[in-house]
Amino acid sequence: MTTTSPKPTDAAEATRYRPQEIEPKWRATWAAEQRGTTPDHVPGKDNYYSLVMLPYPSGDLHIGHWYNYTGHDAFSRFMRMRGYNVMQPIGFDAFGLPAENAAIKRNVQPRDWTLANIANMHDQLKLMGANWDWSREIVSCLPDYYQWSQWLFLEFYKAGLVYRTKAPANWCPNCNTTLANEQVVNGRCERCGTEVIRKEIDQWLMRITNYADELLRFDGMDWPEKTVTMQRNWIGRSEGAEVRFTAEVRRAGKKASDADATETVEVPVFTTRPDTIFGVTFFVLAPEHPLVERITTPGRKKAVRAYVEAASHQSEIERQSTEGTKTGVFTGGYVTNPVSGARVPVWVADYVLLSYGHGAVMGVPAHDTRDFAFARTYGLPIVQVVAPEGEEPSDAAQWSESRSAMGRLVNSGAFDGTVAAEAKAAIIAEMEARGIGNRAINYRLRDWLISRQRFWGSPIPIVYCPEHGTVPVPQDQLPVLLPDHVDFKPTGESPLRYVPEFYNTTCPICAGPATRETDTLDTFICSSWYFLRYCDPGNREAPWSQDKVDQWMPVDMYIGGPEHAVMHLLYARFFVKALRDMGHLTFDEPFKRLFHQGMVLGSDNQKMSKSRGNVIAPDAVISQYGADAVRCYLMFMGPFDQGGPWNNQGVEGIARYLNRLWNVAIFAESLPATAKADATPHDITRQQHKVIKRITEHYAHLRFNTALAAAMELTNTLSAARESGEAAQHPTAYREAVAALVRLLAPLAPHLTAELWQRMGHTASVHDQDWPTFDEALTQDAIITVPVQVNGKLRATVEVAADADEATIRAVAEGDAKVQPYLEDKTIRKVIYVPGKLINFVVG
RNA sequence: GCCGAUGUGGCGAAAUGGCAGACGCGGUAGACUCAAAAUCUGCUCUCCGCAAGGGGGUGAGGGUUCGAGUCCCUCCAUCGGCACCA
Repeated sequence: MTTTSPKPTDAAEATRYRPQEIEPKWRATWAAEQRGTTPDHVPGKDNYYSLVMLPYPSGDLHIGHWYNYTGHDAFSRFMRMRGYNVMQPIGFDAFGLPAENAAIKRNVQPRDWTLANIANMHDQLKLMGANWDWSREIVSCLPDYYQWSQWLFLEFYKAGLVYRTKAPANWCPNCNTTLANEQVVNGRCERCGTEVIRKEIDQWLMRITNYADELLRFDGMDWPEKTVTMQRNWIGRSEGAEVRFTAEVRRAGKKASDADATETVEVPVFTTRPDTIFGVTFFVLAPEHPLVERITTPGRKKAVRAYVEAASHQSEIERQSTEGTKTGVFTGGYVTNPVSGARVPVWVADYVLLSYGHGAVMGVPAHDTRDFAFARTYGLPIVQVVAPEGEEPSDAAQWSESRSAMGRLVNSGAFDGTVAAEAKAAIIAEMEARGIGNRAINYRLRDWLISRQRFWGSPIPIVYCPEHGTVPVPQDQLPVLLPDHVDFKPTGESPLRYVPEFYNTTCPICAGPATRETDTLDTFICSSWYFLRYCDPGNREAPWSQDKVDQWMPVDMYIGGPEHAVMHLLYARFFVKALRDMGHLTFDEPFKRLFHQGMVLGSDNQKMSKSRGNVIAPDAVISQYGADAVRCYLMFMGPFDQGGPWNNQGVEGIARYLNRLWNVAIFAESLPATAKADATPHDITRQQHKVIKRITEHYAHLRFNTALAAAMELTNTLSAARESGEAAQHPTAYREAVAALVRLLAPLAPHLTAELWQRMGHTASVHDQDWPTFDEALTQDAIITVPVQVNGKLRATVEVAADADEATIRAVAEGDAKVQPYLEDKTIRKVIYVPGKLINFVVG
């Protein structure tokens, strides 16, 4: 049966909360007054730089963006109301592979695809009601931005922090491009998941390793401990020694039959355990080690070449799958241990990586688990050289596993009996004296590969001249523009190679014919300095002016996902340190405080993905419940750094809450406006001050879930006061509590609170109000409830005046009828009294 | 294998070493209504009990303490990250 519902004619209906009407109205108002625009300086206010990781313009704003940006917006608005001049910029990290994939797939230009996505995301971002400063927007794929990425590349080049070299690179056969080591995830391409293979290729790198030691310091930085640990592990500093073994190898280009066919070369190796040098029973080279070919004896050549060949075809994933079993092959060659003089066989094994240390390992099977497994597999000798204090050396050949415990040296010639820790220093000293080795520090961190054989990135401003070689483009000739229309063929070479008007150019030095570099820059370059450009986005003379950067940097709060804990956050730190040393910046670290938001999961508690069908599209939920409800629900879900599963009923609950809040606030309009204030503070007022205190602390720590819970408590108190008639008797207390509540929720529900504040008769926006303050005295109740324990077990609660002293409370507690039975016939041995908390009788 | 995090009602979760489960969802009973929606009110960890009241309870087991979800040790489970780093 269908009936026509009556038109809303009564007063209640006319004042209903209708987010669909008020939200667009306020967004239009804010856009018209350019509310988010932040001046560089406001007299009497400190600047506060509140940064959020800029999005990649994939085309759709997903619920994860909403989560991230709502927390950032709420925190920024909170800081603004606390009196800071808050900069809250937004932009787009717009270069990258997806645009190129789209171009190949749909025959569109990456530029058109990207700009269309940005336009779409502008609309979606504006739906959030966030207080972005659109006047500072940056789009990294536009020439007025990437011109300065190129300029910075040249600064790094001049400073000797950029170099080009041919070396093995990670190569993704699907994307036809190289990847930084940091971009390889479990041996697979981070973007497409294809297994990565190794390939020799010319490429540009940045010397981030020059800053390894300084990047290990985090003095005075308010960062999650977990992220600091991850960066430390990523840099992976280890102290030890470089030991130069010697080998007789065939001279390059000579045949074995030649008279002067051989020469002695040094083979350096890094070890963290120089104290075990006398326990070396074999030596291992990485399959890619340059000496492998020359050290291999003619009889072993076939076997070694086959092994090296197989290893080069193996991806890291395949190397991993042989977990536990070590493979390798004997080269027939030997090296001499420079300390002990022992001659040991040289093997090639893929458990040794060329990229770490010197690509070689001195095999000490007795005291290293991997060396032990290798020695067992191939029947190599195992010699104990360290014995724990007070323990006799034993036959290592009989051991079932290696022993890494420290102790005193044995079987180590002149060093026998030396404590291992001292032996390390003593052996290093002897090696340095004899010129056969030295103390050394090794890092896991490698230089940053910044070349991409792609179109959709900033061109690298380098020209190759037959006469003058590699020539940087003069900085006043920037930008090197990306051509507008190109063909996309995944050939393995950048499409720029096939655009003659780009590729063919003239040498900046001699004006003769030359060619351009066709590789483009890693997009992590763009995101390593965008926070500097926000400070001075319109500057046409320089990437930024010193003056403007000094007004804002370093960033006070940086919010973004934990997936960027290492790469982006390490690169940005490196950029700032290098630019400081070049004289472009005056500070050491870009981000003072860092916060990682959690992840929104599907209602099935799983990561959202199209294949699971558990993806929540924000737009539909927003049109149903409004942006404020979605914002509040996301922040109420759980701790901001934890995320949690999406639940449709949860949004409904929050929508109901906002409606209740609305009704509680609107009710104030019906109260007499001229009422006198209460002579003594009403309970509503005490609750108000308590909640202001709590919410203020919660916001400061980005604990939005508990902030909202506290706001709900105050709302419930007001609602009860309305129902009971208390509100009518104390209209001033009620009205003031409502006014506080509306301001407290302004960061989380900006539209709703703006509307309510205006209805309360204010002409200035709620978002321009000062943050509510509290009176500490009013956060205390006049009567407090004190739990009474006997032997730690709760037996009663008693009500006493808040200022009652211990003796009074003890007397009341002891006299309580519920407590009495537990104290009868017992001796009170001890009384624990925690003021304001509890009283505990210890009886026996 | 190594490193890190997390385990609390039917669910999301609260809790500076001090009344475990705030706040919300769901459930349930009721008010209003011809009825429904919306709104409002009560109850909702569990067991025993008509009740008053009492017992148990924060992954498992130990420990420190007057007192432990919280601190320490061992173990189990789940989720992340890294992975032959010499």
